[in-house]
Amino acid sequence: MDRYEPGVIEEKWQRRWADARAFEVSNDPIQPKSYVLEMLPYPSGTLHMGHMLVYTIGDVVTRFRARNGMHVLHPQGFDSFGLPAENAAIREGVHPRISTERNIDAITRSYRRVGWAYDWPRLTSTHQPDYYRWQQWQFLRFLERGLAYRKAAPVKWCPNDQTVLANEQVKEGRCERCGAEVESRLMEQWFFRITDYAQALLDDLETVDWPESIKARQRNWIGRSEGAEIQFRIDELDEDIAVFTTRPDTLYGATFFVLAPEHELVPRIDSDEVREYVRRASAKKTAERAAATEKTGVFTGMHAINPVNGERLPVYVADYVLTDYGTGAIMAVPAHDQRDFDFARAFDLPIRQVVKPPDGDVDESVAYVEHAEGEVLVNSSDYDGLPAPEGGRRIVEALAADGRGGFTVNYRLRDWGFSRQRYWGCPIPIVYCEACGMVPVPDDQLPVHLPEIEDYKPKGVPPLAQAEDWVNVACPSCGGPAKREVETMDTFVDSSWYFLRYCDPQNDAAPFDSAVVDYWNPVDLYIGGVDHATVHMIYARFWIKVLNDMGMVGFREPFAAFFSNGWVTLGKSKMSKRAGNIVGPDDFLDRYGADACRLNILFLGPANEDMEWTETSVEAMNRFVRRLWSVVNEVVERAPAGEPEGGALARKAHATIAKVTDDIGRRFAFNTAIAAVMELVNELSKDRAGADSRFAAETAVSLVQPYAPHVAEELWERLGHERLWESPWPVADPALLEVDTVEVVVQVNGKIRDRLQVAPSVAEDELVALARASEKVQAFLNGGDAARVVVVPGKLVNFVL
RNA sequence: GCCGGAGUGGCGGAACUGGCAGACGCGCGGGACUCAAAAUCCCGUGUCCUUCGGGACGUGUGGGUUCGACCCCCACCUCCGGCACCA
Repeated sequence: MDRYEPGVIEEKWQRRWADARAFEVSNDPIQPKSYVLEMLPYPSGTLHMGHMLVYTIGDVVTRFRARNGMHVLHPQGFDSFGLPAENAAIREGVHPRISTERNIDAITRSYRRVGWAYDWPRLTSTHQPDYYRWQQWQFLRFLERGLAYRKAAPVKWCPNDQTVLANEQVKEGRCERCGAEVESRLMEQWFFRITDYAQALLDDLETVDWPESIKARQRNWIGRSEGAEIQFRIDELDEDIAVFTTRPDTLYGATFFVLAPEHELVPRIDSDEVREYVRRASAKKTAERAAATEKTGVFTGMHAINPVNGERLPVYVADYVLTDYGTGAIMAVPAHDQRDFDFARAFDLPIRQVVKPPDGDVDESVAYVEHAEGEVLVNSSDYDGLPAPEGGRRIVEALAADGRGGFTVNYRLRDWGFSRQRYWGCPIPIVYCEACGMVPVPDDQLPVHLPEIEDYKPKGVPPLAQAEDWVNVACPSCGGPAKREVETMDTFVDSSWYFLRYCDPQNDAAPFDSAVVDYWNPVDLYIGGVDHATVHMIYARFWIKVLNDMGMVGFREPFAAFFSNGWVTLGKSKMSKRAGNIVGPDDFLDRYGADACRLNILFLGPANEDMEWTETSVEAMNRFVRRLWSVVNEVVERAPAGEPEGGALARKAHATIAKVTDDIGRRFAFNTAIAAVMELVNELSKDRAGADSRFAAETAVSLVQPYAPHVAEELWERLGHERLWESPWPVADPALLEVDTVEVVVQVNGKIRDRLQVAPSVAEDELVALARASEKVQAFLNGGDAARVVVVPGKLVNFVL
């Protein structure tokens, strides 16, 4: 027998697959179809074990579904624009285009080496003009519908990356990418009107097959809360100011009124003290503001009229009120809100209780914020004595009748700010004309190419502004002097529709053909890390809903099912470039081959949970593959050909087929499927020349193919067959799943006392008689008999005394 | 604070619908092969007790339901993750 040499057989089979175009699929609408997709990578470094995991999961599912008769689309590409790629380029000191394309080449070579089954001709990178051209085209459609707009707003600014960030890119007040503390700046920016879709994004979560934890995150993120909007009059400004509250029942308890420092009416307050406070507040970092323990603020000298009772409430400006939640203004009810309570204490403002708890007692050192059964309103005029929820309802109804308020729903979700002051991104196809104002670039002038420039580094103003030849253009409308938009799009725009382009990547008349996209989509299984669960996956859902409203796609949700893979950890922290604890697969691919590495990453543990990387487990998988190799080769030499005889080994093989099919097909339990094949190989190794050995060997090879496709193809060929990748998945014979004897457990009072080998068909009374006859059981029955006998056929007999 | 998830041998984990706890693998112990080692193969491996037949205990803690609970219910502890001055 020849030695197992992974390098040789892997190269051989990768060439065969390429020559046979094994994983390239047509767009013919063949059913059943399956679109298997993993989140596309940033080409910002080399492969690591995290990639190894995600793409191997997708590959196993792809190969499994293909052999189960499905027309499977499994494409790949690169999220090659944006901060990750650009920052990598700056680190390497090369132009982003050079660095990106170099990385793409390197990563693609690694991919091929692992033997992942991709439809390579569909490979798409988002920095390619024929990709971003259609993104610009879609942006213009969003613009026409008012779903893309430009406005001045307080935005999150990363002082390190020198760009605006979306809310979704800020974690705990820090830039998601570089960790710098984020500042608030008032800037004119581009936004997508995702808030129009807040309710749809929430509702349609019911229609997708995603892990509950991921749905919960999105619900958290969207942050729906029901309440009321109420108008307070400020005579000094001659304005009605709206507040949002979830507690209209506490309206009679309002004793002051607060505006966020960024509230649009604050600049109209003529007060040096207020101006000074606003200046200091805006200088604070976002995280600093959130962490403040002491409440600060300043009295404006103005008063707001409480619409229910005409009380004049002093108006403060304080930074504990956030500009980007609700209306940026609040009615303050210190008795029933801890933050208002703290402020009232600090500024010596009155605290008036209006909700009485059921037991009547209140701890006056804190706000009473419960929602207990039996609470009633007090100090609330006509509403006194009403249960709090009902009182709140009536108060809002009364306000609505006066046109001073009404029920409303508020969302935490903000519009998606998508313009970036960076070079490496999709140009926004807009021109500013001195005469015509903002003018969209006409479709037939797309794409607006990203120009090559020398100095692309971030410096606070968009680098494109310096590309004068590019910036200065003739207005598409009047032909007069005009300037291009110099900001670029967030990379999350690129990743909001890439999976549609994969379906029709060569299309040069449209972003995609709707019929083709509607055939393949929605994605049947989307695989990726939980870190994109609230950002990318909300944006993509929004994008698809808009395209659906435009009639461009026939579905409302992009990802019908989602598998959230765990993180590969080393020393218990996530393996990542940032943590500096990356173990690359290349070394292991050299030492053990692709098959052992692929098996290993899925055998480490359940793929949807974090898994600690260990080197010894790759060695174990290497042992397993070599064992499979030697056992099967010996079977080829020694075992007789012909029909299996249906003995114990054949039965084991059929049981393994059933187990592996269920584990991969239904449970995504990739680790236990491998364990089942190991069991089969262990059995086979004890009987390498029997009548059933050849069948067992073929079964083991066939079942391990999604994980270890190269060695499986090679052994399959040696067993006298060909093209395992397109051979039908084995089917378990129900007759052979029946076993000839089963072990029945005999319990006395629930404790196991004996085990019997019986035919599965044995009658219940006969089984009980057999069990009762057992000496061991007799010893525990103490001469008496059971008060009750529980029988589970084929499983157990329990004598209850 | 609100929301989601998880606690099982020395370790990673298995037990899918309430019915044999610890599959499979790692590690460890013993043995075979070898001058020796590596590799490979075989046997053993939850804890405690044992007259070696077996027995008792055992899935974070305390209760409950059930003939029977890792699994269901109640309360709690610990850990991980998301959101959070969100009105």
